[in-house]
Amino acid sequence: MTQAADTSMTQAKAPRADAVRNRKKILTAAGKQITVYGPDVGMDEMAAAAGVAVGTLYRHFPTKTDLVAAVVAEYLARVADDAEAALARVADGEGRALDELTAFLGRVVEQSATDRAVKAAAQTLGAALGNRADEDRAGAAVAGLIHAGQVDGDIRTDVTVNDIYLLFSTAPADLPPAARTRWLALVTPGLTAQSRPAES
Amino acid sequence: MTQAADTSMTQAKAPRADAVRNRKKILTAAGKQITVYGPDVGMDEMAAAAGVAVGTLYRHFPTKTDLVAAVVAEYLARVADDAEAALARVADGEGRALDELTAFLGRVVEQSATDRAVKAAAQTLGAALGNRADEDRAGAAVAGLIHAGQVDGDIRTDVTVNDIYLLFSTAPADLPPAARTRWLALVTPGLTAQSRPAES
DNA sequence: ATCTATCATGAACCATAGTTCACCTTGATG
DNA sequence: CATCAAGGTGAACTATGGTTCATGATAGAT
Repeated sequence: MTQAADTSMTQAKAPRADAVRNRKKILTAAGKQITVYGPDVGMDEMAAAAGVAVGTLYRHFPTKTDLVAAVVAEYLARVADDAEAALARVADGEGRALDELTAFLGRVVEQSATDRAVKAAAQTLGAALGNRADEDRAGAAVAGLIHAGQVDGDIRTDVTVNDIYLLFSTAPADLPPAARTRWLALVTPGLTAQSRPAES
Repeated sequence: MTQAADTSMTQAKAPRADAVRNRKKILTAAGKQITVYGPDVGMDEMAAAAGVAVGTLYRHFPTKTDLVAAVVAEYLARVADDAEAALARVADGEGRALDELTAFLGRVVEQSATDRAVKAAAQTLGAALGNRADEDRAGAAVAGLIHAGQVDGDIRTDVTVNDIYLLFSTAPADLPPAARTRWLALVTPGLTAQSRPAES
C-alpha cells in the first residue's frame, strides 16, 4: 500500500530490467525472421533467433497473432513517420507533392518487398491491429500530400487516400527489384492529372 | 499380351466409368470450395463437397498440391480461352485492341476475385504447374492484343506481356467489386499511350 | 547476504490437417 | 451370374506447430 511509483491504480509494478531487454530482442528478431521467411515461421524459429526459449515469447505475447501484430505495428509506425516526413518536406517547399508521394510509394514498395511478410501478415490480421493510431497518422499525411498535389494540378482531382491504400495493398512484395520499379512506373500514371486519350 | 486397346506400351487400361465421373465431381467441387474458402480448405471439406471420401481424392491426386494444381490448371485454361477469343475479335475487326485488352483484364480481375484462392494457390505453387501450355497460349494472345493496340497507337510502345503479368499478379482479389473496378481504372492509364505531363 | 516475486526454460501436450492402408463395393469382362 | 481387379471407404497414423506449465534462475528490495 505504500508503493508510490504507479501512475494509476490499475498499473502493474515496473517490469524487470531483463524483461524489457528480452522484449526488445524478441521484437527485433521476430521482425527479422518474419521479414525473411514470412509470417509462417514457427515460434521456435523466432525464439531461437532471439536467443530465448519459446516460453519467453509467450510471457510477452499471449499468442503468436499478438506477436506478429506487434511487429506489424512497428512497421506501420515507420511508414507513418515516413509519410509525415514527406508531407513536412512539401510544406517547407522542399519538394513537389506528386514527387514526394511517388517517392513515398516507392519506398513503401521497396520495404514491403523486404518485409514481404509483414504485408501478408497485415492482411491476415486485418482489423485485429489494436493500434489504429499509426494507421490514421499515415492516412492523414498521405491525404495532405494528395491535396497538395491536386492544388499543384499534378494529381487527378478524383484521387483519394483510399486509392493509395488500394494500390498499396496490391504492391508486388515478393518480386525482384526491377519488377517493383516497373510496377511503380505502370501505376503512377493513374494518379497524375492529364487529359484522357481521345474517345473512340 | 493380346490386349489391343492401348495406344502405347506404357499406357494403362481404360479407366472405369465411375472413376471418370468422380474425378470430374472432385475437380468441380474442389474448385468451388477453393473459390469460396481459399486454398487452405481441408481435404475433408473438399471430399465432403464432392460427396466422396478422402481416400478417393488421393486415388486421383497423389497429394493436395496436385489437386490444387489441377484446379489452377483448369482456371488457366479458361483464361487462355478468354484471351484468344478477345484476340480473335480484334482480328475480325469487331473490337479495338485496347478496349479488348482492358475488358479482358477486367474479366480476369473479376474472376480472380471469385477465384481469389486460385490466385493465392497459383503463387504458392509457383513453378510446379505442370502444364505450361495454357500459360503460353494466354501469353501469346495477350501479346497479340498488345501489339495490335500499339499499331493503333493506343498502347504505350514500351508495354510488354510481362507488364500485364505484373499487373495481373497484383490484382486485388479479396476486395469488394467497387474496389476492383476502381483499381482497374487506376491501373489502365499506365498502359495507354499519351504524352507524359510536363517535366518540372 | 537473503529472500521473493518476476521471469525464463523447454519438454510435454494438444489440435489440426495431410496422408496411408486394410478392408469393402462395384463396374466390366467372360 | 460369376469373377476379380479397379475403385471407394474412413478410421487410424503422422508430422507440424502453437500452447502450456512445473521447475529452475535472477533482478531488485530488505
